[in-house]
Amino acid sequence: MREDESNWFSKWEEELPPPEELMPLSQTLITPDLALAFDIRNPSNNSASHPHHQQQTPPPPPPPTAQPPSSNPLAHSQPSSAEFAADSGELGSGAAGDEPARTLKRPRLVWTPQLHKRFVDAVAHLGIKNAVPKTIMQLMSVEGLTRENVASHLQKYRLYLKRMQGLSSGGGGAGNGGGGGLAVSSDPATDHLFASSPVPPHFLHPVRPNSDHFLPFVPMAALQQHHQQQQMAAAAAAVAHPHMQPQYHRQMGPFGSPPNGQFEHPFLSRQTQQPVHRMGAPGHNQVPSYVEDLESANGNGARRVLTLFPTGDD
DNA sequence: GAGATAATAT
DNA sequence: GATATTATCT
Repeated sequence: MREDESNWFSKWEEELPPPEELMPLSQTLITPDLALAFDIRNPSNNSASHPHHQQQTPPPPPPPTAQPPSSNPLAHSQPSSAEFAADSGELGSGAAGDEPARTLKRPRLVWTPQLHKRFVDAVAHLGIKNAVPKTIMQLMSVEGLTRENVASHLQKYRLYLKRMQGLSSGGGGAGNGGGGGLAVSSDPATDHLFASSPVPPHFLHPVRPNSDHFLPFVPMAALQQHHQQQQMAAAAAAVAHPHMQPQYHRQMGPFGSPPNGQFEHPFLSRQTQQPVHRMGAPGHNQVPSYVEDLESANGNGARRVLTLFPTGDD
């Protein structure tokens, strides 16, 4: 019985993505403040083109405390880059100028296989029992990730699990047979994302009321220190998702910042606790490999989407 | 279909 | 009141 768990646990450890793969997420979400600081906003469509209910809060006075005027590393690179030039010129209209960056809606979070994996890992460690949005979120330690993000994803994920349960129990044969692990189950066409990460066994069958021995609190950061060779995970993901290329190096964010432009978001630092930022190597520029992909151009409803990973589509 | 958001329940 | 879960919308 317990062997099952130690089994998948080992696997779990092995599959832990290296820091490199995890980093991107931390910078992924740009807070309104940050966006404002950089003068970033929607390229093509602005509030103007949306007669909808875009939740435009007009009068939110920007807090005077928003600006850490100290030596902000990123302050040096103002939106003067060529790329930005066009940018700023374009969105000159609209209300971006004084629009409440405070109330800007975050772009949709894109659950990449890596991110989802982290999610599954967290859930696995917490156990279905304790796997609630908040806890999961904390365990994931992904800055910018909100409880709602997790909740929403969790909802879908549970649905997915349910589906699988039904399939394995009702189908009888069920190739995958609760063994879980390998994603040889339902067609990836239906649940691409979910299929990308193995589902711990006990996820499917009813958690037996054993003496709950859930791990107190294992900051993944701690575990990560030991492993850093599971690139395979990424590879596997890539296989499942040929669309995206696992090139985690690509340091040119939306800010067109130079390689040495370290990003430090005082704004983002707000999560519960950040024991020790992985990526130890002090003095090493932690240029995150992320890319912000603004999806727009559709006169209809251009919605901004943040891609956590380089799409390599240039 | 994915993710966010509103509504409702605990 | 905060968080979780469910339902609905985009």
